[in-house]
Amino acid sequence: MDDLRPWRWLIGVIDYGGLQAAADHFHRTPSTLSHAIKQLESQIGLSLVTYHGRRLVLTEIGQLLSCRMRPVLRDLDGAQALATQLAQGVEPVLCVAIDQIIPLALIADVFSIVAESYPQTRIELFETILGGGPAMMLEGTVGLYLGTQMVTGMPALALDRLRLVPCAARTHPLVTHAGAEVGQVTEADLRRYRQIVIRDSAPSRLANGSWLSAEQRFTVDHLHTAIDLIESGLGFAWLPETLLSSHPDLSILQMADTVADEADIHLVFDAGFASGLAGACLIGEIRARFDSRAKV
Amino acid sequence: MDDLRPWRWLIGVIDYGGLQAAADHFHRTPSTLSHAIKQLESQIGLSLVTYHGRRLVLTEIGQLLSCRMRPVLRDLDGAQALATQLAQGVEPVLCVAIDQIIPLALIADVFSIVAESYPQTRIELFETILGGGPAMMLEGTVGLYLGTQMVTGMPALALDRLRLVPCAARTHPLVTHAGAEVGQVTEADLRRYRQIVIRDSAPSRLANGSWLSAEQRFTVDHLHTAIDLIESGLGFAWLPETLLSSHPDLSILQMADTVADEADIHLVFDAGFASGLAGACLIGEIRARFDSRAKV
DNA sequence: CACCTCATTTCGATATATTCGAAGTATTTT
DNA sequence: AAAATACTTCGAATATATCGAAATGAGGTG
Repeated sequence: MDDLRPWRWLIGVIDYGGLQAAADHFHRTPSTLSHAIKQLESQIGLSLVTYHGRRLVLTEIGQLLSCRMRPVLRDLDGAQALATQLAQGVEPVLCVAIDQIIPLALIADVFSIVAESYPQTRIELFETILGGGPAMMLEGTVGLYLGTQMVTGMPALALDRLRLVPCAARTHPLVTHAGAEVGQVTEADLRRYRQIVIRDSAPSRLANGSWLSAEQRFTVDHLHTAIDLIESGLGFAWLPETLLSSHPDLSILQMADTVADEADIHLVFDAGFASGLAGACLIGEIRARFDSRAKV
Repeated sequence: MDDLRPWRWLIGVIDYGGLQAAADHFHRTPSTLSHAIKQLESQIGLSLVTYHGRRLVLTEIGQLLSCRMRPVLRDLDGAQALATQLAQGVEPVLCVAIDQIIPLALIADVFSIVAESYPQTRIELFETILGGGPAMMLEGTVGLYLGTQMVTGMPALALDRLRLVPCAARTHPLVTHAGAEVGQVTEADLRRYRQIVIRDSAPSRLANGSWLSAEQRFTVDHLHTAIDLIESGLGFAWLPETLLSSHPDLSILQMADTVADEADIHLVFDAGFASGLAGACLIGEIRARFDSRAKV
């Protein structure tokens, strides 16, 4: 009663256009399929197929029921695919934290590749700030972290260096006034203007670090909010140099003493994450992305 | 591979709280279920159950997969219910036409009763006007018609009489002026005001009939549109007397010569409609509704 | 700590169902 | 009219599903 093979075969006979063709596909003989279909008909007490010449076609009821059964079969196939994937060591869900300071463009296609190879794996991406990612690693919410920080007690892999440059809107006084033509903005100049800071996403930690030298601060939760504010001329901020190319309204502040913050991009993951197939694929693809960048 | 019984049994073991209990429910022995579950595990290469003390519980993967399988089983049950219903002669769809002039309140609960008894049957209700319903009967779009008209060549069952009375908004001149206190509205009075008419929903037919004595006409497509217009004082119309109770803003025009259009409510259905279980139920319920009204 | 009980598993026998190949039937093509 | 095609029926070999009985193992009990 719960065996769906007769339905699958019935639908196969229709789709492949004949008992013989379907039998080939299912590696059975035509008599097997014919018998199963007859049995199905007698079980439900309805005739599902009939002759159109010497060709087997669905009756009206057969059409109705096969249409109703198709989604059931599709859904079952999906569930079976999930089981197969799980059996091969593919994780059902991949939780990763990526600091917002990492330009997602660097690794955007990585996710498409993983999603294509492991369609049954759901990806949960947390866009963290500063200590937020490491905190999620420590509490086990995520199994992989990509950002500039280190995670205490976990080995980190340095992939690349990220240059953080001070920047502001083209219309901002730091660009238009303070020695714009000769690149003579000083740290003292910076202190006179409002700095946009992104709030640490770690549960309980006060903001700290080197970029707190400005007197006036404006703290937001998301990088994109910060960029919007900068573009509207509200203040300046230290942003990854690579981000500038996609935001033409932003201008690098030409510092007098060529100060640029540099930070390592660290990849941190736990053993469990690396042992799953999808996780290993994700790690491999991320590394490949940065290896190839190093070469170019 | 497509046999869902092992899944159903696995889920049953969890739901009923034990192998023995589930075995009773499925009319199998515990060993059968145990064997099937073991086989399922070895087929997909994953362990689905484990011990918690001497109680059988799902592993993490077992939980994931059984959650994924539950909707598949539910959907399959739905499809099988449809097959069972069809086998018993229940139609998958019931197409009926009811003239908008018939107050739906008279038979509203009929549809709930049919829908409850035959949940797999979809009901397609066409709200027709005048010749529209009979036309759909003749072209076979619907198998049942409820309205005041006859359908040529088909036996009609008279259920009740429908009194059509002229009515208008309480603020309409026909109510406030033309002999309001003694009920002395004449047909000549009617001709002087705008009548709201509902357009025949038959594909190609000019409006006709007795209610075309008014000079000014306003033709609309839906009864509810007509009522809205009448309530806003735009004109008068002939409406079923029973409809008035649910529209307190409407007032019956007290005619001088107590003219009231009366029409029979006819029930027409074809043999195919009556031979289906849901169709027969619908017919029976409609008749019961009018029989009981006659007694009261 | 030994014993008993309960729930599940394993095992072997039996009944049932599936599958195939061969022969049969109907329909279209040549 | 004969041949080819497409499906069905039939009987036998094979595979599987199911059961009951015995074994296992964990928890509670004296």
